[in-house]
Formats: sequence, C-alpha cells, structure tokens
Amino acid sequence: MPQEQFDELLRFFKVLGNESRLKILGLLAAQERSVGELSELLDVKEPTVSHHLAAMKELGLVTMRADGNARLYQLDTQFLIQMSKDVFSQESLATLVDDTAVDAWEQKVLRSFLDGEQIKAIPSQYKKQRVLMAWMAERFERGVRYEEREVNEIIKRHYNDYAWFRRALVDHQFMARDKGVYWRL
Amino acid sequence: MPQEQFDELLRFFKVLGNESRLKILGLLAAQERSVGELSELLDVKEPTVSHHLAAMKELGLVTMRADGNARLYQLDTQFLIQMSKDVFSQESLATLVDDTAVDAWEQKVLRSFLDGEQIKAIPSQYKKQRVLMAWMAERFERGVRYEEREVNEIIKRHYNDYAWFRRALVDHQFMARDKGVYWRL
DNA sequence: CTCCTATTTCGATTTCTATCTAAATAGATT
DNA sequence: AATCTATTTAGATAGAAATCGAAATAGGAG
Repeated sequence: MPQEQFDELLRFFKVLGNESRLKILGLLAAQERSVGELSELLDVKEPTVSHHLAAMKELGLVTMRADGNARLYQLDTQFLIQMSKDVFSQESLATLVDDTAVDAWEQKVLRSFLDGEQIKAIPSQYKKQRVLMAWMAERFERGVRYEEREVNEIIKRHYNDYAWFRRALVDHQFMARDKGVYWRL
Repeated sequence: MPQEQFDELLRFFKVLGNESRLKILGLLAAQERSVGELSELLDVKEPTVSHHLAAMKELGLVTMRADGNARLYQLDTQFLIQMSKDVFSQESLATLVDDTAVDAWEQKVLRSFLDGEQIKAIPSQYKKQRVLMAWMAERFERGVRYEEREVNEIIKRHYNDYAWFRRALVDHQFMARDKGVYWRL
C-alpha cells in the first residue's frame, strides 16, 4: 500500500476517533446542519465545531454550502461508503503495510550476518536465525529432490557446520526429508 | 444508537487512528507476530508495542497466545469485517446519534418561547423559529383541508399575529395552499 | 535453583489534541 | 454606511496519549 493511501486511511480513523466529530457525523447523516446548530446540539462552542468541520472537510467526509451568513455542512455519504469498502477489503488489509518495512529489516539482518555468500555467524535470536534459514533455503530449487550428500555440499559453500544447518532447515520446516532424500518446502 | 454501541465505535476509531497501531494491524493481517518482532519492524520499543497491543486486545481486534516466553498476537479478521459491516450500514449511520439530543434542544426552545399553549414571542434565530413552526403545524391534522378562516382561528389560539404566522408556515413548507385552501404537509 | 529471554508494568516526559476566549472576517439587513 | 449575525482565525491552556527507560514478572534452559 502506497504511503499516500496509508496516510489517508490513518487520517480517516483519526478524524472519526473523536467524540465530537463522530457525533457530528451522526447528526449530519440525518440532515445538513449549520455550525451554530451543531454547536448547540453538541453543547460545544462554535469555534470548536468549526475546527472539527474543517478537519472533516479536508478529508472529504463533508461538503459545505453557504446560505446567507450560515454555512451548511452536509455528509458525503458516498465518500463514507467508498471508504468503508476500500478499507476493509481483504486486499487492502493484506497490503496495509508495505512489505518494504519487513524486507528492510531482513536485509539488515542478512547484511550483518553475511559476508557476500558466506555466513559469518549464526545469530542467537531465533527470528534472525529464521531469516538466515530462509536465505539458505533459497539456494535449493523447489521441486528438486536432493541427496543428503548434495544438501551438505550446498550448505558447505556458505557455512561450515553443514550438519547443524541441515537439521535446522528441517526442524524449522524450510525443508523436508524422507528416507534420506530432501526437498525444499 | 445506544450509548454503549456508540462508545465501542468511538473506541474502534480511536484505536485505529494511530500510526503505530494501524501499522500493527497491517503486519498482523499478513501473519501473527511477537511483540519483539513488531518492535523491530516498527522501530518502536517493546513497552510501547505492548501498550498498543493491549488496547487492540481490549477492543477485541487481536487475540494473543503464548509460545514459550513470546506472546504471539493475531488479528481477529472476523471482528474487523463484522465491525466494518455494522458500522457503515445505513441504519447505524442514521441512528449514530440518539435523537434525544435533538429532542432535548427542541424542548428547550419550546419551553423558553411557550407559556403553556401560548407563544410568548417569536425567536429571532431562524432555526428556533422552525421549532415553533413545527410545533404549530402539529395543531393541524394531516389530510384535512382548512379554509383560511379556520387556519387563522387555530393560530390565534396560540399567537396573536396569525397573518404573519400563516404566511411563515406556507413559506417554510410546513403547510401548503391552493386557491384559498390550506393543508398540512 | 539460577540465569536468560520476552514481555509487561510503572513512572516520567514530551508531544498532540480539544477546547475555550477574543478578535477578525464576511454576508445580510436596515 | 452602520449594524447585526454566523463563522472562522489566532492564541492560550488544559488534558490526553505516545513513547521511553527502568524495574518487575514469568516461562524456559542449563
């Protein structure tokens, strides 16, 4: 999800995450209202209401039209409905946070424990170990069946203690073994 | 909408109206995560993440399970989906704010300008005038056709300047007129 | 039982946010 | 033009929320 979209969503929740503004939303859902009316209904001073309405307008949640001195605010129902659909769709949820955040961290881990293709050391933290294991798993092609001898050889190119690493890969389900034959999961 | 429900909705928006928590939502949408993982991914200290997760859990947005020392948090997708459906349905929108707030204000206006059934004075504010007009309109039965003479008579029971009030009722569409016959809208 | 690791609780600090009063603006009325 | 009315802008203040470091807690490993 692009930063821009994330920000709009965040602003949307921020705007509605306030008692006065949520009440305003409800009142405007019924009919358009002037600042003064809302002020009386909510028992909040005009400047405050005006302030809230500006935020809602900025977001696109309400529209405004002048009527004499009064400004009548109206809820943009379409906007709200569209928002709710967008927001809660499975896809948008899945991409709420850009993967780059995750990638960045994993890259950092790889950088600090890899010297080119060589593993310098095994991290003590489990979650960092997993990053290394995932990296090592990528050295194996999916759908290919490897003899234990081959597995050891491939691992040995990157890390000395191939036996430990081979077991780790199986234990943590990056690879599977059956009757001495291995394959990537 | 009952107060309780309004509060839950408000809390929902408050919880999601925070950058860190919205990011957490996104990360958990992809997979369950421990506090430490989230802390690193968000670049925010553990106590803060723990604090946010507590709020989300309190709301029912996430569930938690222990795994060794770690606590793995998982998004309750069902909760989120249900929330979005409930929240943005037309009905709930329409009843977001209890009508009692509106009624209370109108009652207040009526109390201050009515002495029993007698109108003491006409408010200068338009929105208050409308309350009086609505009240007066209720003195007429729907579906009944009134002669102008009858209209004047009924108004005069409550307010002296019947001509002004009669015109106001028509102008502001509480009543309609055709060829000297009136009826309530 | 002791140490280590992951998390939570506590308390303090800093940053936001809602709200108000007072003053400025602008449209309508006389 | 002068005045009135509704709203907005500006500036100040109080209250809430986010965040952190330090300390407490609790599970797992040696």
